[in-house]
Amino acid sequence: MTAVEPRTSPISFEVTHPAGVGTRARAGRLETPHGAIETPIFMPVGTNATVKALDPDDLREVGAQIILSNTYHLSIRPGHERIRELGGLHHFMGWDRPILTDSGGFQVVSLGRLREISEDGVRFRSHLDGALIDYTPEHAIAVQEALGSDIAVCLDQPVPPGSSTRREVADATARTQRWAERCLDAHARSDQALFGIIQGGLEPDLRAGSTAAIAALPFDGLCIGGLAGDESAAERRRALDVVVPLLEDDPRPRYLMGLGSPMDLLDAVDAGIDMFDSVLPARVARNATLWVPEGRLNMRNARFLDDPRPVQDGCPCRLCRSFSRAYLAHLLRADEMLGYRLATCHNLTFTLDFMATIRRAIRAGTFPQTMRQLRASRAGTNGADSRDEGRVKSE
RNA sequence: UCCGGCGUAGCUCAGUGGUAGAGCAUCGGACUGUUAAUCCGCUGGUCGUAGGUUCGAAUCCUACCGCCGGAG
Repeated sequence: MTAVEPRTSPISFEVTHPAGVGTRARAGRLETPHGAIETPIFMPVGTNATVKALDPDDLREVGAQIILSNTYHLSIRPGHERIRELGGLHHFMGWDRPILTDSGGFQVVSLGRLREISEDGVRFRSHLDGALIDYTPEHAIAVQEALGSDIAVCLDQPVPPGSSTRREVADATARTQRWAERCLDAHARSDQALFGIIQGGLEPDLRAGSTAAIAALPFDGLCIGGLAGDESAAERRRALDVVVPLLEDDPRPRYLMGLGSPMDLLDAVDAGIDMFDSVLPARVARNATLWVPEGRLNMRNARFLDDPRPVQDGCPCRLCRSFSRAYLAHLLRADEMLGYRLATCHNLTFTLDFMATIRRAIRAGTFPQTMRQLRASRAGTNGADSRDEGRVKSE
């Protein structure tokens, strides 16, 4: 597929290390109005203009280069006009690095009971006060322009994972394409990039068609949506192996929406994805699951109450530098705020370090070997060996 | 000493004749473009003790033990 003639873009993406033999993994650099980021990249999620439990200093310390925030949620609270008047989202939340805003498309799925979809847009019933909210593609763009994120995203209609029929997938995918054109027409802010979203579910032909249709439009980047749901890793990989080859000559970044577990990230990088976001590491941390190279630790387990070791030996994060597993286990049981913060710091540090390791391997041309090693490590999984993490130091 | 109340899961308590429940705690699990410091599940009790009435008692009766309150 040939590249589209892009409009003047506020961002620039350069693939510094193209896909090599035996993998589609590539490394690059994305320049945005608030600085550059290195790909493949993981974006922590800060729905309400905050990555829960962390402040911007923590975010910098864990190595966040760019974060994601949410258009729908900010539009109803505190209100996008208010944020605009207060100087924009970066200033409002004290984060001067890049921000990508999700359009609210995901809320079409996550707030499934509170909305109705029509050709015009989505009518939400506010989960806060029940008010009716007419959420159109144009509105999603207007909100994002008010927020002033570096990268805006089109309103789309994700396909509910699992239970949808082929017909429903086809309809949602077609509508997402029509909405993509409306978003493009509505978007005016020249210092903000706009990404389009590819849908198509797990149907190869619908994925391919959506890829062609969205890639034909002058977006600054391409999102792949409707994955990171209930599908298996193999199903997801098959979908990516339909999409990415069609974008082989496309100069734009590829962003797989919603993916966050270490093994999932690894496989998707291998499939040729540049950008990711997910609440997973942060949410799981607040719920007491800590990711380590050998698997995961459920800090609610009684065995940690007397464990004087750090969560992860050698980890540079705020938690592992200063505190024991026993202390974290205590904090989380006591519902202490510090526990949530420290646990979140660790999992985000882990995830962002994991991505940094991947980037280094790609640049060094050793990604396939590194991938095998990382996959064998079972990082972040509930593998059979995760209970033996105390002995793994020797490897 | 008398009168009254109460003794049911680790804790706080429902359950007043038909073979025991809840919340929390414990123990374990899940979480992927956040309505999530959330959710799910498993353990766990000879219903203070001993008798009695009854086809059947946590539940009714008697005695005793313990705790609380009141009166002397």
